[in-house]
Amino acid sequence: MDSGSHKHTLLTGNLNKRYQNRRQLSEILHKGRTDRGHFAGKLVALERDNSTRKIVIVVKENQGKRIKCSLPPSKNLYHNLTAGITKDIQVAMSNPAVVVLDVDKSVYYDYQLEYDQYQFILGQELFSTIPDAWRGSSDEEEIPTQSHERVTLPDAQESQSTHQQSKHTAAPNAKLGGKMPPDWTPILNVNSYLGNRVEKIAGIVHRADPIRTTKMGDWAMELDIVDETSIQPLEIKLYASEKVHLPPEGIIDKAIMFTKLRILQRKGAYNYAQGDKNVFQYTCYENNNIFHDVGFVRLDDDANPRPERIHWLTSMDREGLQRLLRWSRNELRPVEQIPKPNGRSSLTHKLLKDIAHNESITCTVEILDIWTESHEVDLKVTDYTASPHLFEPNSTRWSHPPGRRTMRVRLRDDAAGQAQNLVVGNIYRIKNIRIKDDRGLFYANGGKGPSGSQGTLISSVDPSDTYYKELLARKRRLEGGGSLTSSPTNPPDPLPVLKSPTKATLVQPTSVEAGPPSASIDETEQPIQQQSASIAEPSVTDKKGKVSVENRDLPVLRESYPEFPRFMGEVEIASTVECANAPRHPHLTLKDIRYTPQVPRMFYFYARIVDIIPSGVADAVHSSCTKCGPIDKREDTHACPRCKRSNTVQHSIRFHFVLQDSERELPVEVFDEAADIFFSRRLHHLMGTTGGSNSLQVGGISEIFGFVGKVYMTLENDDPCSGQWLRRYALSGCRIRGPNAR
DNA sequence: CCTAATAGCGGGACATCATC
DNA sequence: GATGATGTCCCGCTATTAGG
Repeated sequence: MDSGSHKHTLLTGNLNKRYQNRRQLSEILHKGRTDRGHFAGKLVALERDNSTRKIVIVVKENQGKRIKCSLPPSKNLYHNLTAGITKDIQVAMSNPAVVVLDVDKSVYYDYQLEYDQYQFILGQELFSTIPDAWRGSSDEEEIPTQSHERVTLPDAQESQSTHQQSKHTAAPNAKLGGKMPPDWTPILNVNSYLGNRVEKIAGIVHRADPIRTTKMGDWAMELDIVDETSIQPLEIKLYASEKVHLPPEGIIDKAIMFTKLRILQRKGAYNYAQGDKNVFQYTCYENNNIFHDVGFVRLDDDANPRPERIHWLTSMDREGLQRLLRWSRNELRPVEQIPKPNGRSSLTHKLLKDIAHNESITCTVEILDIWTESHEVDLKVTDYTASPHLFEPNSTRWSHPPGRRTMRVRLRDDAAGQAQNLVVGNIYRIKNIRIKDDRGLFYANGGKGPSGSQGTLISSVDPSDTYYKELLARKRRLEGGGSLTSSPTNPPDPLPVLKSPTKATLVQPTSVEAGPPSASIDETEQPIQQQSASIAEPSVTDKKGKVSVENRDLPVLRESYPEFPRFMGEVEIASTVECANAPRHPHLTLKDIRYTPQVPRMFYFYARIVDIIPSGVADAVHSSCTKCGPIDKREDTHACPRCKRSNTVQHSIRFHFVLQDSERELPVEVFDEAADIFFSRRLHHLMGTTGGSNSLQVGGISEIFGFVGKVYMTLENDDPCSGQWLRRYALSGCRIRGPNAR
């Protein structure tokens, strides 16, 4: 017994080296492709899939769940595995596909691990197709007497391609296209560079610590990157004499490439890379869909500490970075439709602040957290009303409103099944849950209900729904109170005293299909009296109800963007963009937009601006002479430098917003009227005629704007044979008001 | 990256209740 | 009483934090 548990510990330590955390199988699979981890269990059965000839192992997790993992066909492997039935097994996996749990097979996950997604230890043997270099040198030290016999699994690449699982199977490398640039060092191979510098190494930022000072008075930053060759992140330590030489904070999930990092080994443990002061350079691709050259490098050159546009980034590098971003882009999980409400409920609709013990209610709530297991789902929900009977969460893992505004809802049976499709941050109506009291705190149960009666039913809520609107209004007020004060980097930002919105320009229907119908700007002045009467909470004083109409129906914004001004470098946001109402177009989330199959398509959405590219706004101005074509865009003149004619030069603006809503970021190309209007009152300022500043102040970062946009396809390169069709997101229908007069 | 300590809570276990 | 639904408790796992 003793030796058994000893062995177990050692094995755990071994897998821990690669997968960091041992976790619940259900959790790994639920979180899906961004996650990895390993779990322990027993090999309970071995099967063979007659059609694909794959081997299927059935593992029973220690917690009782079972999973089927199919492996590449191999006689020897099958033979080896039969001896392992009933033995302890540890399965480690990376990037598993999200498994949509089937309620009826609640303890049984039928899952295919592809060849590069797993390792497992059975008995004393490590089964893996992952190259030996993967194994840290620490293995031997850590487990000197336990060196596992290594069994190399046959390569299953062909089965991967023949057995297309489309969206449901994670096949990390299958659809990337292209190759890693030959002069990049795969993270997998850094071991061979110990003590030396690697010319180029790139990855997706997995962790980025805040910039700190060193004892020597320099600046330092730590980050982790991953690439396709290694799910074990490479730690990178960067040192610089100037803070601006370091990458900006907040670059998690961006693609980054470094030059001249030194590969070092920490005492007996693992390797890391170091960017020495005045040596390394980097370039960062910040946005998934922008295939323009937006990288930049900060040179450690005291004479020129400003970020410089890169000039040495090759097209190969650029492709590689784009490819990394594509690789990191996750979850194509189809969002299953939540049924629309059908029929009316006899149950009273209640706000959480009004609930009472033992009653059955219907409520409209935002989902804060979903924990799901095979047969039960725990939701944390809020409608932004407070009650002393609700608990006040202190979890940092999921965001929640302050105070006692959160209720736990435990769903079972069919209701648990419905809950599998809920999305955190969205608002749903939950019909027929029973309020219970657990030591003074209320929670809710949902499920079938007593036989004969109707069970719990979850439905989506239309944004026009009154409860929906009121919930958002409450949320808005809560956030308004909190977030305004918590913006240390961004002083009050004297928001333009919006005198009568004057003649805020409406965008005329642009070339992209119908523009927004004439939205009445007057709405913005409309008092919000009626709502506040019914929903105001005493504790949340809403400073004068400064909620304007365009912000009323906002989708939930779960994450703040604290680093924005620094992140931007040159551009600060200061004027308000406001959107024409667009009732004829669907109101979508950015996620919906990204995966909408119809292209082109018009839509509207709410988001905040988190980045503008290029960040030097002058770079967004394109000038051309009406007689002789494009001219250097930095020309500050109305006379053409080439043909010398005067008043022939025209300027246009084209730039990208990076917009963010509760679900994701979306880069959007802005041009034509929308761009002109956005910058109209700033144009000559931009052009340097009023003081020579190239920077622009636009928008308020805490603002959420409405946008009308269009998705369309464009050919990246002129040759229709080799060119690539890309999705682009154009904006129209914006209008601005009140650029910050100064 | 590591280890260690610890708080929080996931979720299993099973008691109790409701219904037939 | 049998069965299934619901209610409650609390163990142990895990995430988090701190320090190296």
